[in-house]
Amino acid sequence: MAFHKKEEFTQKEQDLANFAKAMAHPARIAILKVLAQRNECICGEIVDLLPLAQSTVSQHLKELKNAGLITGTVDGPKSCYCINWKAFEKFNGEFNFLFTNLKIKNEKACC
Amino acid sequence: MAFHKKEEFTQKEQDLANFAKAMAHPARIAILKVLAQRNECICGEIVDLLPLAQSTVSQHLKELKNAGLITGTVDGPKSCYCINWKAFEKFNGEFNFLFTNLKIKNEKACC
DNA sequence: TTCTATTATCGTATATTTGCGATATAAGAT
DNA sequence: ATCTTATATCGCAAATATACGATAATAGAA
Repeated sequence: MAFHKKEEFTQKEQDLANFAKAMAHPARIAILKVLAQRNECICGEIVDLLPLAQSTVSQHLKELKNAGLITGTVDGPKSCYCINWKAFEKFNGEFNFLFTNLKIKNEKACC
Repeated sequence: MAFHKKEEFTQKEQDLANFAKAMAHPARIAILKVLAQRNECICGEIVDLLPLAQSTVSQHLKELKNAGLITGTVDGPKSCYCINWKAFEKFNGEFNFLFTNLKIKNEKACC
């Protein structure tokens, strides 16, 4: 009775929603920001930059990875994460297609 | 112990996360799409376009309104919603500033 | 091998989200 | 005033998300 009815929507709607969901937490925004502001993959360090426990940060990283916003390789006791620019490009395009492009023709008529 | 530690992050991070959160559901994406694809405010009708109960749609509309993504006026038994383009412009800019602009200089170096 | 350092996963408690039916509300029609 | 119609809110049940400590896993150092 309280199931998510997400299947009822189109794939594009679900994809965009999932992308947004991955960004729907300040910790994950902060992680993405750190990854974006450097010219290389971050191996560790991320935990130190956030006001969260190591396990929690690891969970957030996992979510970002599952959503495809970042890529990561684990190399024993070290891991390496970086932004998946392709995904950002894709979803930014999708986002603009759905909303921003329509802005021009809609700008005049609204309450 | 399971509190959201959202206060620990910057205001911009929280704002962007809240914007993303508002879009983090296919039903709300679908609502925004409908509002964007018309040249006028939608007064009703939205419920008929979604596979959800009226009360659920109303809740989603409320969330979108609280997040500032749409504006709405209630006029007795009728209501009128439309997209708040200013908010989209703002957050799209913020988003691009944080990520897309950095893409150019980052494109080469990553795992 | 054992120790160390780093990251991932498990288990758990709490908070939030999602969805619906039932009910309230508000304006116009009768 | 009562009925109708459209929307919002309430109350509840179930699912998900958030966070942490404890523990596992993994590779290199001693």
